[in-house]
Amino acid sequence: MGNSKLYKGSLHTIILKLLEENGKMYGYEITQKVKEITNGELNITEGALYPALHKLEAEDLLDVEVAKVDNRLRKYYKLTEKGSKETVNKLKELENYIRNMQVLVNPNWSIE
Amino acid sequence: MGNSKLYKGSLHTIILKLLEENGKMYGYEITQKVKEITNGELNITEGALYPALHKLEAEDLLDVEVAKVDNRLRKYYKLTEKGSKETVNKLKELENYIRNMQVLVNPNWSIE
DNA sequence: AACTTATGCATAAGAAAATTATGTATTATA
DNA sequence: TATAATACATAATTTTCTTATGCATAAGTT
Repeated sequence: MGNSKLYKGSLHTIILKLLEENGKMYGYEITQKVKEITNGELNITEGALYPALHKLEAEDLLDVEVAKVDNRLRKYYKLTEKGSKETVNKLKELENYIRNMQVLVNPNWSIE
Repeated sequence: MGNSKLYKGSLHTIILKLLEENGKMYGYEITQKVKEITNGELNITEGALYPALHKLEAEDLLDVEVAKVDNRLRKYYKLTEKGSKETVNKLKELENYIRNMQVLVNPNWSIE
């Protein structure tokens, strides 16, 4: 499986967007979801994911709720109100970045 | 003007693509070109650019040619053959990344 | 004439955000 | 019964920037 490069800076946006879509998710679930959606091309490493979740929580963008399923720990994360707003910003930022890259590398594709 | 975020990892691709388009360029020229193309949104800092150029040169992706214009130094960079091939790879990688981001954040735009 | 901005290069210190390597623990599968 | 999958976590290291600093010449401004 080709492991596509994760451009640094986009992980927070991915997490926020997935939570916006799915209401609440736990860490491991996020890694699997990303793998599934990208057909195994993008693998979020745990060393990147968990510190990212902790940071988003510390910034009050996420709320946590601990659950125990099959005697195993799960930490469910969901967006706070502040997190919902920030998600919009991050998505705009990403779109803007991609537009800039489009005019810069001038490929045969464009976003529309 | 707002300095849009540069997602880490895309600078090499930008440099290679600009050189592919323009044949040869010098560092300062690259910073101005990027600023011009993105309407001032993306500013390549010197602290990022020059080390990047040196690294690409060390990897034999770029050739250098020193010139003196108006009693001032210029270092013109151009793609080596290896650099041309790598440019194709980097562009594919970028396009792939953007496609993955597209399915992940499922926005109201898509590339085509 | 003196000062500032633009042109042109460079590197060092620090920060951000990953990867890689470990570690713990439970459950499912071969 | 060993291995893979599930589920969390952190430390060390690497990559890739930003910010700060430095040198030097040319052009424009006060």
